[in-house]
Amino acid sequence: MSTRTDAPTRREQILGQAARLFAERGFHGVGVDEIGAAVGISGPGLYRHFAGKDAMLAELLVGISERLYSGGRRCMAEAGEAGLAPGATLDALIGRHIDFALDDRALITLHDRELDRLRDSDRKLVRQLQRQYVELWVGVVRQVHPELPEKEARASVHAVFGLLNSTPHLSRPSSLPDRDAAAALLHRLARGALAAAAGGAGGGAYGAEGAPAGGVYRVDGGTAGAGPRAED
Amino acid sequence: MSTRTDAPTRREQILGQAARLFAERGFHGVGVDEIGAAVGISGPGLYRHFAGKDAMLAELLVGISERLYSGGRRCMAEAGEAGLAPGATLDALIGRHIDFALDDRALITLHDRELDRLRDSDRKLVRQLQRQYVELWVGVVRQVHPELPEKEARASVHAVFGLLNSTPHLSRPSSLPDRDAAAALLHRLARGALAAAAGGAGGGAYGAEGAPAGGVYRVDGGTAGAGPRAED
DNA sequence: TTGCTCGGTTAGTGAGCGTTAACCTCGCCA
DNA sequence: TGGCGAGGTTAACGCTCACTAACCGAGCAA
Repeated sequence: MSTRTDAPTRREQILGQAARLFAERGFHGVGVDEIGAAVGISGPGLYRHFAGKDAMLAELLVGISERLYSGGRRCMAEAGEAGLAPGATLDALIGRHIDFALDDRALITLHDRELDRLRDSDRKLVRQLQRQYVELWVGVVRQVHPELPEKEARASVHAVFGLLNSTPHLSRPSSLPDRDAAAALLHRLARGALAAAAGGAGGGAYGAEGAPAGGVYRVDGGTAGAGPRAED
Repeated sequence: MSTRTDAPTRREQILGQAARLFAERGFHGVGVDEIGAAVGISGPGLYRHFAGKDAMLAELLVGISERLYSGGRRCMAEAGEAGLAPGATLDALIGRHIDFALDDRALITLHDRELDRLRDSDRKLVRQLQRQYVELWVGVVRQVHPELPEKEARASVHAVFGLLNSTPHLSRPSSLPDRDAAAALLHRLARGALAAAAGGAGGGAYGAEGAPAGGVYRVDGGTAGAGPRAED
């Protein structure tokens, strides 16, 4: 466990501030001058450290994806060595993800918000890492809940990520006492969700809820009279 | 229960396509020419219908917020008339939200992604509607789980929104059989999460998870040094 | 017919912004 | 001392893009 104490390099300062700004106002909403100002240099000085604005985003997203995945793998490895039960391994995975979500909120936000601003190759890389990370979870979840079919397990894992990554939204002041309480609550929520997913898999009592609530700007179906580009 | 069958007006077509495009590539990532092309007119023709690009986003976000809130209120009212138990009322709320999430995915995405591109007054309005909607949920959740403290209930509701709104991410092909199955699964996940939040509130077995996992570009605290992929 | 509104069109403008060019100044090594 | 690379600076360029100006044709009422 090497928690670094030495000062961050210029590159790291820049990436940190860029992550914060991108998360706050979106990739396109932030100018290079602003990023520069945030670290005390101005505008084009950034180009001594990065090939361009895109390169910063790419490095951020690839970085967080790699860390999530490798963190997950390490969890699994340690759990294997320690001979932990599947349930405990899942707890470790959840705890690790919560640490990411709470400590690197800005990156988590970016991670599922600006992915499509990347060059094709980088996007592919990030997507692949994401997929591998998801499959890690799916494997453990299905050990804990063997009765849960694979597709449902995968969808549930995505949903739980949505749950855990919601921390940016509850960042409002005075929301929860402290970090540990927030982590514990998120942990319970995640475990409970997964257990329930497995629990009632027989199909069921729900699903017959309220009528489709006729939408105003229905979009996804696409059909409608709505003009050109019929196919794609 | 007015499921509209008549053709959408021009304004509605535009809003629908704008929502889709904004959700796909972000507000700044879409040009007015593109929105126009999507409805068969080109570029500045849009200004016959809207004051500007910002106005479209504002109308979309205020609209979805209003619909979410009023849909929630209607649920509560109907549940009250029918004399439903709190649990059933909560199920109705969840079902309604899932309908929104599944049918108006693009708007749900926008809703928590582009909020800060709004003029102050519009943003305030949207935030207020969001808050009221959350409080609706908090009230019902605390009727179902009286032992859950208010702050934890509120945080849990936010987290459950994150869970339910994760549908855009699992949109990938072949993820789940059909809409009803997805809705049922999301429903179980949400109920399970809330039940678990209430269940172990005493603080507990969790929380002692893996060490803080020193972050790379630590941002939020502002202080701290962070290392580039230090360990591994 | 005349004339007015509604909803389009194309051309142009002006601002913002990413990026590059040219220059400057340290600290360091031979 | 001389050179040189690392890391800044300011000025300027060029492109994108929201928005405006000016014009136009269909429908329609008087």
